[in-house]
Amino acid sequence: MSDKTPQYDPHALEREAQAYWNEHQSFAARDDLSGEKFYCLSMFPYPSGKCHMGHVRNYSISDALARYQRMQGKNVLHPMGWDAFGLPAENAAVANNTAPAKWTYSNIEHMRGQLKALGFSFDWDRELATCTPEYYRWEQWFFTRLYEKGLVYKKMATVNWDPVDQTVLANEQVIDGCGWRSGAPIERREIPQWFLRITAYAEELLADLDKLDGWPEAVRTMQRNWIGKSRGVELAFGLAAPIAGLDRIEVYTTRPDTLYGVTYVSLAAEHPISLELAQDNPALAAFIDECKQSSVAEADMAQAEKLGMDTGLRAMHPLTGDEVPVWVANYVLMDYGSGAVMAVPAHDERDWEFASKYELPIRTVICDADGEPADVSAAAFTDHGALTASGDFDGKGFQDAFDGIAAALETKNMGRVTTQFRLRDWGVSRQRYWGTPIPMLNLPDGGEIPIPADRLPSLLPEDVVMDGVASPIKADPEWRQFDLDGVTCERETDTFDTFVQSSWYYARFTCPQFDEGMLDSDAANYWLPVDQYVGGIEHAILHLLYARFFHKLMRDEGLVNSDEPFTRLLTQGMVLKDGAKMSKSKGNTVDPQSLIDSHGADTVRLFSLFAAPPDQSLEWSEDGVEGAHRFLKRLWRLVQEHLAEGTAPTVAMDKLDGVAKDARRKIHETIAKVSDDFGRRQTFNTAIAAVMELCNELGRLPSDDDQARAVLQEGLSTVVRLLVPIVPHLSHHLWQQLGGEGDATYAPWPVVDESALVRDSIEIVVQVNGKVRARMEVAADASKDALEAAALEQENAQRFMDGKTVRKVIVVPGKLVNIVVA
RNA sequence: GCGGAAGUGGCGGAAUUGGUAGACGCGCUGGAUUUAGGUUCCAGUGCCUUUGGCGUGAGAGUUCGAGUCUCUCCUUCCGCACCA
Repeated sequence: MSDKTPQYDPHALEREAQAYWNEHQSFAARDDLSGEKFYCLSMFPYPSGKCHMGHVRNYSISDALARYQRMQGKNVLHPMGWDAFGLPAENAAVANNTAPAKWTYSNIEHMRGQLKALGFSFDWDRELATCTPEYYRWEQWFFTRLYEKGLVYKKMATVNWDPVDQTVLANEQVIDGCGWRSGAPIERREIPQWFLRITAYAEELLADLDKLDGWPEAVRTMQRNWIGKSRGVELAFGLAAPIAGLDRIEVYTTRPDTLYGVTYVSLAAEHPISLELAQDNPALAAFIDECKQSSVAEADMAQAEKLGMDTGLRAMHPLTGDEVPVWVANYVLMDYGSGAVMAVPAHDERDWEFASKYELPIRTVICDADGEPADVSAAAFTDHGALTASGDFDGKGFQDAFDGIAAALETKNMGRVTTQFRLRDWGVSRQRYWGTPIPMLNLPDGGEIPIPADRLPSLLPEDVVMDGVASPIKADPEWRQFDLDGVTCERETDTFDTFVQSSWYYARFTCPQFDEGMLDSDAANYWLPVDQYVGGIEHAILHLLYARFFHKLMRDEGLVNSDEPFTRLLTQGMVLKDGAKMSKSKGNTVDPQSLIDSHGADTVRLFSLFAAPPDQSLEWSEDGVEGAHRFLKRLWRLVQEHLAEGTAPTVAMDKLDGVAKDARRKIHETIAKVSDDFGRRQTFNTAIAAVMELCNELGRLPSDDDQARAVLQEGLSTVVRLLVPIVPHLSHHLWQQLGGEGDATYAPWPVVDESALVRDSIEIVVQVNGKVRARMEVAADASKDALEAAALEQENAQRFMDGKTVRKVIVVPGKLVNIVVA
């Protein structure tokens, strides 16, 4: 190649392609709502300042899928927006002496530029930011609808209170139990907060997981465990006299079969009876206080020592009538079940540990596998088994005992079979400024009322000064005041959890400018559900569960007609460097911008998709980036050299033979492979490897042979189209150079020519006792008998058969012959 | 503790339905081109005691044949974490 041949210049070529796409509106989804659609969504970013490698990986994946589907002729929606509310904006505003809105919008500006520089095919006309009133007004409206339906309620809940700054802190502002600014030890405080009744949908959220066969099993399992459905029995221990207005202690158990093994009852520290008893029991009051202090970090709680105190109170066993002591114990949770448990030390590990420590009786009521009463001297026996020492229920197995005891309790009006969920209602109140104002009003008489629809949005002022302590809207008496038909009300000054915004943005993308309602149902029902959702595994539980919940809420409001929001989900793996997750705190980040500057966007995209399958972690490698860049240079040169030879003839099928025919077969094998990898398997790494293989073979074709040049033309045109989803800029450029028509974005996806795949002869492996001993070239249509005969004649095979008897010959047509000798 | 995913060359990874282990790329070795090379090209590259043997975390099993299926164990990562 002469020195005058221009070099691959990614920057010029990428600018040129991006200008073309911009001018031709190449990525706009069609508004006509007809034809086959494909809604491809990547999780929208928090505008933190600049794009990181996780973003690049996320959007390289969704862009590859979106671009592939466009080339299949589908109407593709691939939108992008900003999850723009949140605490970092407040912190940054304080640090930089600016306002959260200003900081956020400036970050959006910068990051939008970066995403465009990476050539992602987003439909920028549909861009939205959740911090704009055009977006959050509908969230406020929807919340007031849910309030009317009873799906929203207010109750006391615990927050982190900084006693020095006199403010509520978010969890991430509490460092080692102390406030991030003041350094003061954080207290727990109860304040009224708003909740969404997600538990009303627990059953459906659980059941519909079975329908989501396009989701990774790991995510479905995590959600199942999070929802945590269990079947058990609610039953009561009687009290001689009412305490705290209760004449019995309600407990929940999944093991009613062990009811006869109960030797005490445990109450949570916050249980009303515990609190009542503490009034005239200072020791108990002190113990309860201690429990409240210690239970801060949930992770340590499982390891924490079990502590308890006898209240002196006695309760009556619902079946035997025996008296059992009532204890307060630190391991009983107030917000699961009824905040009280029946303790069966013989058959529950926690109760065993507790009873052993406090020398409470341990009564065995379950038999081991040998039918003998289980030995519980060293540990609890928690397996199911036949009952013993259980009155009329002796000898019954788990299920019979469960049903029988539940029925006996029901007859006495002392219990019933119920279902419990681990899932709690979703607390959406945040005591922060930079969020959607909760659209509620506090009335002078103490009641509350939603802001009327025609007075929405409840606008968040953007021109504020942050002092780092009080929320500007909490500190602004004018803002708080709201005139409702002459009645002066007080606005709610809390804002929504940012998960509320991200729970429905996918739906709003179908009609981002619609100003007559939350959703334009025609658009929403055409585009939804999202065909492909791509994002981080860190959102496996909360975000994806909340979005599923919102979808069902919107369905029940008549806004959408589907049950689930995301048909197929791809959870991308983490980006690692030196074996650790890339993060600012570890100081091992790589700035995508510097890579775009040095190698171009296509190289960054290619490496991100080539180095690992999308759902696995990706180990960053500088050498790997060089390798990706090298491939693009080789491809570029291969095309330039081909073009320098002048116009290529068309392939004459009947004259095709030898290397040219082999190369053409390789072209069409690659089309089949890459199509399957993109559409079904979503393994871009293997698709890219296949294209590289093809390029290697095309590069070996002789340049002085007409048929070879014809096949090379076909091959390069194919390679360029197969790579549009991966490296769109280079593909755009080469597509035009090779004489392709129109925008490569919509170039038709290559079609497999089945006739090109036909082989005259194939290589068959000959094994002796499972070990490869020879290879033979045979006619592709050779019969089983012919294969066997040919295999037995192989010289090297015979060497290993020498002196032995052939017991069996296995023939797998197209693959191998295995001769079994002994 | 419970649940999930994974363990393959020096490295990232491939092997899709039980059928040739190590595709593709990186790195490395040798050679060529170049005034020069952090360029490009060519050849080689699992390991060993090389007519062959061994090899997919360890050990067993099923099979003509196992990276793939079954069982036991080990390790790593992720999620949940006293949920009665």
